[in-house]
Amino acid sequence: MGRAPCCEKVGLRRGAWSAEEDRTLVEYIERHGHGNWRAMPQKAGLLRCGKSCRLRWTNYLRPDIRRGNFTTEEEDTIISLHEKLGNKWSAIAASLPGRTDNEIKNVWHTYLKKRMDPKEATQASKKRRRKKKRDAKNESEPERVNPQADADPGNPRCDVIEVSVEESYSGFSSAATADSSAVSGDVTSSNMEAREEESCDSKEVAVIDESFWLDEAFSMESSTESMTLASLEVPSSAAGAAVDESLSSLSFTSSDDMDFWLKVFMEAEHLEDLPRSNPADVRVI
DNA sequence: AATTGCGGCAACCGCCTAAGC
DNA sequence: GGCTTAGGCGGTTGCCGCAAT
Repeated sequence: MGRAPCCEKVGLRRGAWSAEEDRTLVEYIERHGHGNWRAMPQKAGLLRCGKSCRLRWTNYLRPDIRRGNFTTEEEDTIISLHEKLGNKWSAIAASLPGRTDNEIKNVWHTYLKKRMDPKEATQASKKRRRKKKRDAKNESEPERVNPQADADPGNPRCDVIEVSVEESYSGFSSAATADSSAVSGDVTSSNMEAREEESCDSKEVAVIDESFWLDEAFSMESSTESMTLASLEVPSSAAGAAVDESLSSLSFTSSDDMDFWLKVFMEAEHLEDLPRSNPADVRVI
């Protein structure tokens, strides 16, 4: 059983804030302070969740917020702090007076990440668009499933390594950085669960026809680019951060990376005796 | 001119943690 | 020490405007 919602949501407004609501919120806080956020909206006469009010205030209405474009210095600060701290947006925001964690997060995802790694950012964007498109059509995830695993539900290949491309970068490639574990290599249990749902728990029936293999997503371009990662030799020290002790507890996910991993599996087909207990021994070259 | 794709930003969701009881 | 709750955080999504076709 989950936690009770932070507030009674029935009858509360959601979505964009109106100018009137903003005014009400600002006036109330200027007069009384926010005090208890949960109780505040009622006192202020706002049909909003306390959490929503807090977010609106801290991210938008607070008087000390700097708006407008980030300066080059600010961007550099974000980049260097992100290298050290990872996705600790609030910590990064603490070093940038007037900037909010949400804003920094957005700037990172929209500008800076691209600057750091244009390919990865583009893929993430494409991935998002495709999902959006699917949602619009009310379609299911494109069926890029390992045909072997599909043929045999008990096939251990469904229990393989869960390392998205992004995690591969942070967990493996960036292992050399001082604090690699802090750099998004910390795959939380909730993340793992969510991704497991996406992948192996998915009850979708895969139907792969010839057109799939001709799909541009499986073209050499994407696969060679990805194979850079596939070629990683995973050192035991680095593997620890991103890869669990047991391969069997892990799974590849992210549908858009599926083509890549599928390719890897195909390439690694001969590795029937893939070591299950020591990921450090895994070499897919 | 209409449609489609994309980028940017605000807001929401769910989880975690610390404080209070 | 255990439970409950508010606040905080990071990830994700939805909406809107602009650009490309």
